Amino acid sequence: MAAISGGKTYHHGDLRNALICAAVHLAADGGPERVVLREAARRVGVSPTAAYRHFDGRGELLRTVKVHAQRLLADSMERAAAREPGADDPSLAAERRLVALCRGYVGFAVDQPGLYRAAFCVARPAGAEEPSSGPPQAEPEIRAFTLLREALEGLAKAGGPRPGFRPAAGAAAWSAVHGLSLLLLDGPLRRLPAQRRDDVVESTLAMVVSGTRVL
Amino acid sequence: MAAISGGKTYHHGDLRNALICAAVHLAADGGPERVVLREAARRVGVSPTAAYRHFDGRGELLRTVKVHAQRLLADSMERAAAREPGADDPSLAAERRLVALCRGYVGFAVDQPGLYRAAFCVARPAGAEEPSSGPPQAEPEIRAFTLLREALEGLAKAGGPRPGFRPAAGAAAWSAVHGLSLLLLDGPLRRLPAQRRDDVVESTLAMVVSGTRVL
DNA sequence: TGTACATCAGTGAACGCGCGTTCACTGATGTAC
DNA sequence: TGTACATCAGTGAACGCGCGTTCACTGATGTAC
Repeated sequence: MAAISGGKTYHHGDLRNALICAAVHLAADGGPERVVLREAARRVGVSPTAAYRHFDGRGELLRTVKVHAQRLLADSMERAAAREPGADDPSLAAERRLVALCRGYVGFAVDQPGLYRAAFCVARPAGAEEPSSGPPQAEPEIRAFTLLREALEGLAKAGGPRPGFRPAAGAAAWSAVHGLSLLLLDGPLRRLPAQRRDDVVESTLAMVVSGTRVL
Repeated sequence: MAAISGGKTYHHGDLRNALICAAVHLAADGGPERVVLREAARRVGVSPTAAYRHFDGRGELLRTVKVHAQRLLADSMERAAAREPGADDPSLAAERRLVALCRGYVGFAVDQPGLYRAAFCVARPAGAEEPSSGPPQAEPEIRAFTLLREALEGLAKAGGPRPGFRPAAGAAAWSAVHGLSLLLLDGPLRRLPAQRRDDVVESTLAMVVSGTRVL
């Protein structure tokens, strides 16, 4: 059995996770570009070289952080949806769920800008301009998007006379919350006072909901 | 009079613009982080030090590129709108203009991903976590946004029974096109085949237009 | 019209930085016998 | 139960890189007289 952490052992016992944890913290305050292998090792109190026992290099560490951040984003959405009271009308309930998920999405982005950016960073393989190497390999499923899409499907089902669900509708809703998040976070709406920020969020959510009626 | 370029002079004659031009090209293929002062100087054929005669440093060069990129984005939108045929119904004309502007927006982002990212990069002043230094200083006006907002105002005016224009509506529309652009460009929709990409664009534009009816 | 000179716009070498990564190594661990 | 040994998981020094920036400098320019 590997030594369980606690005492100061030569063999750390859980170095991989410790490095991930440190790297996630780095991303949290500074975004993906702050994820620096040497710094993560420093924080764990280990030589930079040690990291190479557990990761292929900086790239793999960053990809791991990215996956982690995506998970946290989806968790935030689900928590927001769980707080939302149901409704008798299934259509209303579905709509409320969609809005709650979106709120959870934007809320995470605003509360954890660094992690949000990490969740969507593109881990460019060091200068590779990727000349379409190999098949276009499907993007690994992102749970945040799945949640939005399922909520829209639920809404379409509950909506009676509405036209059937179209897959691209999910991407449209996603675009809205993603763009909103980035404008608020990093972009030109960064310095908006709280009141106006809420207005913008409300308007965007209203737009998304209205979109479900035509998509 | 300063020497006009042409001959290989010791004094370049227009170094500032030459550096900007080189930096814009760098941004175009590689985004804002590729804007490297030394590389821009190298491309112009001048020593890195020379750049300091014309810029405060890398930060100022990057900010200049950013402004330039924003201008190109707005130009793309205006060109797209100019191509759009008018309509007798002012409401329909306004709606068409809005959609055309959005198409120009997304089109620029997809055609010029590096410049698009540069247009929205946040030129962090080297590790400064900006502890709210000084007044919250208004963001300089971004013409792309102004165009969207004016189009929405025009739509509200032409719309007869619609409620008055709300400023946040502009930000909502902006969010949609911005998010769409980034998902297509850099994000998880990066590898979408052309047909599905068009679907997503259409859905998003439909959502934006439907949003104008409730905002 | 000619010349001295202040100013402007470059040069080239160097600094320090922090990064990712590799190398040869060694101390700790746990297992086969 | 004890011991030899293979393997595992670290260390520390070093490499090369490219960056932004500073320094003391010099060649070119244009203007006052």
